[in-house]
Amino acid sequence: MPELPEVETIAKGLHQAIAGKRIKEVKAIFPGIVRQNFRIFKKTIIQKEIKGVRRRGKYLLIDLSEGKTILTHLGMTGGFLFINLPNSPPKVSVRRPPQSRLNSKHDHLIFRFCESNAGLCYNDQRKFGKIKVFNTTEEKNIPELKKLGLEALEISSSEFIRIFKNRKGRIKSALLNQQIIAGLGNIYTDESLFEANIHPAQKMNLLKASKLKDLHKAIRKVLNKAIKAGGSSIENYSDIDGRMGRFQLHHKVYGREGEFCKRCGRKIKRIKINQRSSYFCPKCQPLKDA
DNA sequence: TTGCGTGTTGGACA
DNA sequence: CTGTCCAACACGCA
Repeated sequence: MPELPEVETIAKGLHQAIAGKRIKEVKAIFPGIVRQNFRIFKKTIIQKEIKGVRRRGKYLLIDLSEGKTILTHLGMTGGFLFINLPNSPPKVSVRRPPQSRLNSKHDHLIFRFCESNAGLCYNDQRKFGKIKVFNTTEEKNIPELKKLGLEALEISSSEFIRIFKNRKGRIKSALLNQQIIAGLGNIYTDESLFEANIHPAQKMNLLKASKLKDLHKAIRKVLNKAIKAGGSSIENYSDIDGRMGRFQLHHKVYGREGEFCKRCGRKIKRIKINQRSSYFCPKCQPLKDA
């Protein structure tokens, strides 16, 4: 679920909702989501003020006062909900936003802020998400961040071409590799490859620079449109107010196996690449082999 | 009932 | 550097 556009939507929503607020309390229903000693985590962030919320690749970064930053990855099904908490601290009953698609049974962490009854709930059905806090000055050394490639929306056309030409493997594998370029996942690689008329299994060394340029442009176009639409809601993604994204309504190939290509009318096909379903139009995205 | 597939990353291995 | 397979987990579906 959460690829760059979804994480970007959440980051903006969080920034809006909690910047300037101070963390009063953290409650763990399932502390395993925090990938370090929970008591230390709690002690480190409590009483700190939220300075801002950023995104790096598919990671969320919540900057706190006194030089601390919370790193969050949402995995497949993680999400935040901005909520109202009743005044009695011990009993945390979560009043969910009306449109929320996240089952309360998978609430794992509850943050309470000093201001009003504001709270934040971390929900994650599959528990693949992770959260930890680190010293902001060490950001360059955090293993998760250190490995990331250039931001998908910041890389220039020439850098993009330089990085992808002369590689051997299949284009989709490389696009999914966060160490090469950060932010794309299964949905947006398929949508971008369709937009650029490139077969997902295309070997990169057979792609001309002009084609890579098309792909770079396609990625920007798809991601920017998806951000404008608030991301894609397939199963249980929603923003911090429980609202669904709308970009799934504009998917041209993802999840459309057997349906007709919106451009040429042929049936969309599905193949496996790196154990991941890959959707494409066989007519619009021909495979070139040597 | 059983098995399979699902938006993620990371590690082991050839 | 590549690609492949598997693991973490919970759920819906055939």
